[in-house]
Amino acid sequence: MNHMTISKAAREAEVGVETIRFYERKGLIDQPPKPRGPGFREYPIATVQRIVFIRQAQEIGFSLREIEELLSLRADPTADCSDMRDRAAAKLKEVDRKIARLSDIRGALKELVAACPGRGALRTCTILGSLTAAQTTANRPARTDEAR
Amino acid sequence: MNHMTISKAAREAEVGVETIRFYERKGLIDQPPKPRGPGFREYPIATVQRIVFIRQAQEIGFSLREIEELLSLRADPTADCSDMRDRAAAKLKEVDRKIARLSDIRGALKELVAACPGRGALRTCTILGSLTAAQTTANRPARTDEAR
DNA sequence: CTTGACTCCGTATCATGGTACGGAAAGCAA
DNA sequence: TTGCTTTCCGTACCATGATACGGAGTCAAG
Repeated sequence: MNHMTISKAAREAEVGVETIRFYERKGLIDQPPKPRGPGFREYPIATVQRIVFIRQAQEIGFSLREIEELLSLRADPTADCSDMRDRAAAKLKEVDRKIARLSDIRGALKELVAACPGRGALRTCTILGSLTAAQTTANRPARTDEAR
Repeated sequence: MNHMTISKAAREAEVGVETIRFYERKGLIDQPPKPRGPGFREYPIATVQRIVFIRQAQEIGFSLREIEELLSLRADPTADCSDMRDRAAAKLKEVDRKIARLSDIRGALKELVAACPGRGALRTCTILGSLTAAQTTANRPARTDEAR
């Protein structure tokens, strides 16, 4: 069963039918051809995977335009791929920045949880407090200890 | 100089003046009071830092509503903070999911770049190819090559 | 004391990413 | 074949997150 109707594909990808059509209009996914004979369009699993990718990429802050760029990156061994390499490298940098931001927030959340149970009354008590404290300790050399 | 006009604050935070006002209306940042005497509202650096945080959190896929939740998490040592802990833990899980997704995409981008220069003609040539290959090899034990 | 830049505030408009709606045609089941 | 569901397609509408606009007031320089 690697072909399905649009509603089955939508269920698989956990989106609405309308969302699939919207992505088709946007050119993010291919609209399968109408069958020559009778019947409805048949959606391959590859399309479902593509939709899932789109949703996951959205969750981490890529716009549909950026996602299209990501999806259009392809290593064609017969072509000069320096252009693709550059674009991929740029995306990679962006991804690394996102990971860095997430790691910062992750640290701040952990500190927040740790600061909670009475212990550590002197510690920062908000995310922003934790983040800016981390920044200033990063810029100034000393003060490594941090009440624990 | 830890107070500034709105346009200075906007420059510092690298947003438009209108964006600051928009965040004020939304309640994401406090609008500083009008001075009793003459003059304009004065924005503290803390507000600038808050705005910068908002923008960074947006880049990694948090909505303004979610950002407000993040910013409102505070470890109050005098209160029962089990509620805050729960919310922080939920956010932490979400952050970890985001990091995992980004790591996947990061790996796929790296593979794409590596597949480029003629070498590795047998390797996957798109992000989606790389990701789904990674998935299937994770689920199924063998089959690293992929007939093509 | 005028000129130019900025503030303040309300309202309008915009782009993005969907979601809903309505009607015709196709499929499927009793 | 009657009736229900789904497809298909176009258009309309919606929420979010800004961005622009208009007009009155403020400020600082020359």
